[in-house]
Amino acid sequence: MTAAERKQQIVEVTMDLVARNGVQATTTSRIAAQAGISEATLYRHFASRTEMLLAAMDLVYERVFRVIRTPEGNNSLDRLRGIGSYHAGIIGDDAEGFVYPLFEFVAAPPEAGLREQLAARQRIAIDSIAAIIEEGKGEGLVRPDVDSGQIAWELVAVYWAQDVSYLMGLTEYTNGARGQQMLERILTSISAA
Amino acid sequence: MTAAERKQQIVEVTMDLVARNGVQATTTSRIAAQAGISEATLYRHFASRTEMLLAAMDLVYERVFRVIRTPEGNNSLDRLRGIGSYHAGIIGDDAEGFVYPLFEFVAAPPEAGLREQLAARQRIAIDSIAAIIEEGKGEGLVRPDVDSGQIAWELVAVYWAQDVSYLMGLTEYTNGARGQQMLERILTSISAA
Amino acid sequence: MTAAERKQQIVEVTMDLVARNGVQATTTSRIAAQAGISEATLYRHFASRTEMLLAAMDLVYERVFRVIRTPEGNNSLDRLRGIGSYHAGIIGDDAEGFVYPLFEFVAAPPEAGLREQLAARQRIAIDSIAAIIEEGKGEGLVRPDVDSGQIAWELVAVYWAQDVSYLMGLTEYTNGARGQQMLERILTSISAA
Amino acid sequence: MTAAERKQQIVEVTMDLVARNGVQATTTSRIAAQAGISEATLYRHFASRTEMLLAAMDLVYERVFRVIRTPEGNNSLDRLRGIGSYHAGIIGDDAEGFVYPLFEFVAAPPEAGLREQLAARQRIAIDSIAAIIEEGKGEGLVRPDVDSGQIAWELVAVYWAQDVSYLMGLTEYTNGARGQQMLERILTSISAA
DNA sequence: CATGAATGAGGGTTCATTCAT
DNA sequence: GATGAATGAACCCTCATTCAT
Repeated sequence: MTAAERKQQIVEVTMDLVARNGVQATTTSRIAAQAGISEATLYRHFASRTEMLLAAMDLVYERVFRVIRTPEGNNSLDRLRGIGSYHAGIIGDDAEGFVYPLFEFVAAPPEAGLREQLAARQRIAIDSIAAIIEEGKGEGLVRPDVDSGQIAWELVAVYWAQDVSYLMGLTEYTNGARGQQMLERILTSISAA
Repeated sequence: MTAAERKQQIVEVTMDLVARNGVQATTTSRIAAQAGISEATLYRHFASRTEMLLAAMDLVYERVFRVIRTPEGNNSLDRLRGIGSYHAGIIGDDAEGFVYPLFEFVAAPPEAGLREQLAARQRIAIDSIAAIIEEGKGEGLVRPDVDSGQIAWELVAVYWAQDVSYLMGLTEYTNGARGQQMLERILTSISAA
Repeated sequence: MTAAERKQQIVEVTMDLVARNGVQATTTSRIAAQAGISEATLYRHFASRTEMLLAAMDLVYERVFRVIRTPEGNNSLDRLRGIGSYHAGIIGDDAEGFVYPLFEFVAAPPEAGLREQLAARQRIAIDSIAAIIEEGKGEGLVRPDVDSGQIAWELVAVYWAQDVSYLMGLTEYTNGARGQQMLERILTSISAA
Repeated sequence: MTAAERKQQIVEVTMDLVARNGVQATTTSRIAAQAGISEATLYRHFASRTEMLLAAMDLVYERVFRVIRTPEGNNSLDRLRGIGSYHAGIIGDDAEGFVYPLFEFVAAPPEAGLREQLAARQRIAIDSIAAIIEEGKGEGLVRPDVDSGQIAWELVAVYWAQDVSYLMGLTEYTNGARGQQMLERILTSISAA
């Protein structure tokens, strides 16, 4: 196995373990065991456990950004609706979902560096959504006085609420309709005319 | 100090440490030190560290529910605002905050059996808020066609968004203004006339 | 065994291991094994391995200071001669000697804190000897213009030369006569009249 | 690069690292990095890290003897002074210093068998210096009754004292002036007329 | 001639827990 | 009711070394 492959494998194993057991329980010995290699080998590919966790976090956010970037639509508001339904659709998906590992990172003890990096990535995600809202202003669909950063955060709040409901097993709130309704209320309130 | 008093003291110390540093960092040695007793004594009152943590969690949730159930205000909408600002106020509070333990429960591995307990409590919390909204209908402040369950979940979504932002270290979203704005948008949309 | 006894035992074991194997090889696992306890127990008595090593260093310097303080004599110059012959007499002594552990500390890699503490202790030793020379000035036996710090260091150089010769196995230089001769040359050069 | 060249390069890199950081910190990974080759390549040229260290030590001692045997000066006393100042000058020198390895040898555990080799070399060094003193007698600069072996040992004691002071971190004794003064006292005491 | 990929053994340290007193 | 003394297991990480290519 080449270095690149091995590195990729370690990252995947790490994300998997974080999703299943949380950050704290994702120890170097467990990562090594799951990857079928020695602990020492981990350190030939990563400088520290934290770096493995950060790489796993990157993998999680790759999925997050795919959800934000993938939906297409006639205009920016349609794309925001598309993000909402795409997100709702993959919440429990093993291949594309990210809720478990993402919230394990959120709930992780404030270890050195991890939280800052998490915040940095999430800020980019919120900014991406804010950019779509700004596009909406250009299209004349969103009122010009709208605070796009505020609205982006509110939209993210909707996704999070669905995620948290899913994690808690509050199934009646996870079917998408609730989230869609909340989303529409926000979009209505920012619509022009 | 009687056994009951000592036990109570340990629980309070544990809750305090969890709120301040998270579950992981709440070690038996720290609990003992903070309580001014030996580690061995902890085990005369609790069978394990986990039991100390669970007792602390119960105390935490008692507080959460007290906040929801003992709202103040001239009317139901004021009380909802009161819950919102109280929540925002204690998010990062050492003495009263409960975000850490709440989300460590949220992210707890599924097999731990904690999820069910958490979901049950959270349903009660949402229902309590829905009841306040129903009261609002009686007072003529909330439109009768409003789905109070939906709105209750949306309000909780605001709290969660603040919590998650806090845990992620997104400090610019934790100051309360953002949450207040989101809350007001929801309350406006359900207000009668 | 009480805490104090155990601590004392750990220090002795540590000094012994340093003398026999050097600082680097004096690992926590070896200290624990030699003391017949677990590694964890070491840390109930010392905060770190460095503290164990420092305590062992203290034990070494207790012996050094005993050599400096013990000799009696009619005057200060006599006492300096006494120190020289006392030191020569115990160089290879198991119970009173300190050459092996002392030079293991000298040769140790510049670990955090160790070197500074070693320097501090040795400075005190040199100063103690300088004080005796100053007494000699008071007695009118030593010329007033003599730099007592310089001479103290030169006297220590004699002891070190004997120590190093001993460690190297240069037995023809360890018998005391060489050192005594070197000592006398220095004392002569500082004598009044 | 031929095998011989590569080997030579590794030895030089090793010596350099030892002089700068001590034996312990001279790890195979550092040697490889400094030489710009892989760790595996080290083992194509040396059977073990110990062999690399021994080869580096040989290089170090070659230098030491060159310093003693190739003195400059108008006469023997000048040459002795030259040796002293040269020694003082390179004590903490990264490129030429040899104090670390020398004293790690001095403090090596008796059973390692290194002591004998070291003692043999050191005797040669002392004898070389004694020979210079004998020359001084021939030149009429040194009193004929002087015990040249004794004086040689005393001169070496000066070097050792500087070395030990350096290793201990007694910086106030390492600047050369102290050693020079001690050296002059000895030379004065043996000077003819 | 060189190295990429790997590792077993060990480093110092912290943890929750036990038990005789 | 309390604790002093102890520990096995695990933590993250580094080391010198190997071997197929």
